[in-house]
Amino acid sequence: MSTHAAIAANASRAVPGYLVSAIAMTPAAGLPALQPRSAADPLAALGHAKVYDRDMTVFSEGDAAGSVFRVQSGMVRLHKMLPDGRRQIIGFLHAGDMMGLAFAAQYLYTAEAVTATTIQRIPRLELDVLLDAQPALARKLLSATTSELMAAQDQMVLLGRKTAAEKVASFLLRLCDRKGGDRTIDLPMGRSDIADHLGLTTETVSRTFTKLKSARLIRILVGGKLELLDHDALADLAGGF
Amino acid sequence: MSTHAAIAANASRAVPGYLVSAIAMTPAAGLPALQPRSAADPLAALGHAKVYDRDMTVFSEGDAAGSVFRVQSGMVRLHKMLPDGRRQIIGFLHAGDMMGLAFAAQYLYTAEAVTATTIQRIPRLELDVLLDAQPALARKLLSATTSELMAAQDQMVLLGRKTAAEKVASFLLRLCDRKGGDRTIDLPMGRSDIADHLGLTTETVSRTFTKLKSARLIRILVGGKLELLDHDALADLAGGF
DNA sequence: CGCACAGTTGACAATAGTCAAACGATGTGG
DNA sequence: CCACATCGTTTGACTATTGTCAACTGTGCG
Repeated sequence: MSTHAAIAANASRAVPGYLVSAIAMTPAAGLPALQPRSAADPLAALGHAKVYDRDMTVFSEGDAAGSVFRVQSGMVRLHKMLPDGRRQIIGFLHAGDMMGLAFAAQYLYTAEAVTATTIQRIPRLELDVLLDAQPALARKLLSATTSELMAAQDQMVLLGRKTAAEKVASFLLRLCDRKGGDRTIDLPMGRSDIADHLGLTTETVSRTFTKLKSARLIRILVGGKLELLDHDALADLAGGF
Repeated sequence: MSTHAAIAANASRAVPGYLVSAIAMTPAAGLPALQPRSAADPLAALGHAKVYDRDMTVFSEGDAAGSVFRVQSGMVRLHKMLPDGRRQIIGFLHAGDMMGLAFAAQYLYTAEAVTATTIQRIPRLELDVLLDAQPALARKLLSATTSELMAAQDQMVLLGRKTAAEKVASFLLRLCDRKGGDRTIDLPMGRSDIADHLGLTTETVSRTFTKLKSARLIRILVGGKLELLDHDALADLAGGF
């Protein structure tokens, strides 16, 4: 039983230390978490990568959890399902994001490829050894996961208290932030994925997009791309977060 | 800059190791997190306790975050607010739960006493020192925070995909689990707190309680207590989680 | 070129929200 | 000890946002 522990607890720095997340690193506002393939990527040598086609399952809720995963390219969605099939998408993962970090006996959600995706599978024991050797890496992971937690709380506000238009506007702005403020964002996921992430139906998402188009706040481009024409107006609409 | 790190990473145990939560430990299904005042409570000696009256603020979203807190008795609510005043309650904390663990520069939500509450305030530097000395404590904190993260994801499913009746039933069952399955649970918070936690209005919460009473699934007792008359039927209604 | 499927639009329904009034418990002052 | 004031809760009537069901459109792929 080799247990390596690392809690970054630092009261004086602006960028946090932290006890950190278990679940996964979700698109976090601003913070790019771990760079996909930074020159000095300590995780790069671990495990091995595999390509998943569109809609393939990486792991399912309840599977025995023996590995953690890192998205190298493409996009992944994480979801939970109610017994009758209603689905809630917990988050979308981009290149650099990790998942399956819960270290629970089973995975807590299902992970599927949204687009063709390359995913690095890292057996926990390997990560274990590396974390032991590199405390700095541990802090990076912790930091990224903290961001994910903040995102989870913002998502609770969104789901519990925002209108359809506010939800969609918030969602688009998050993707925009994630891209570093670029006005053009990728929307590789379908309307039903967006709906299940925002607690709406595909029809409502579609109607909301139409309204935003009519109001000249967004423009839909070919190839699943979208342009934010009026960032400020969208931010107004989103109403915080 | 003293940074002490501890990531419990253990692939072989059923009870998790984990990179863990930043935000706070919320009522976690089943797992009692840290016992309030266990005989060998390593945190007991840190910081000092203070009593907060009903509705007093412990800290506010955006305040500089210099301490972590632990609820010793009573109940605390954590919330975020939209600019126009709409409120989302992130969670309710019971004795033993910790909050403010984000280790971010600012607190990410506001904490208020639901009832008269005793809260232990622990300066981060003190916790830091203790964590350095007792890795096992770190693992406990991490474990508790993982539970909170799972709870956060269940809450997303609840907020995004459940009906009013399902939300209320799930909420009551959670409180029941939290009490170890006792049929009688405490509801010290008001209807508007419940509403803001479940993404409903006070009126809808009230009407739902009335329906559950009529259906003989619950009984409301004096002193903010409630009895679950038919746990199974409620679980059916809650529809998972 | 046409089939298949995702997305859009429309008509209608239903769940939950809003506004308002009444009720009930709690606590204070006469 | 009772009357009254207050606040939270409950109930009612009505509204509105979002969901449902269904048809249609457009796009991409074989």
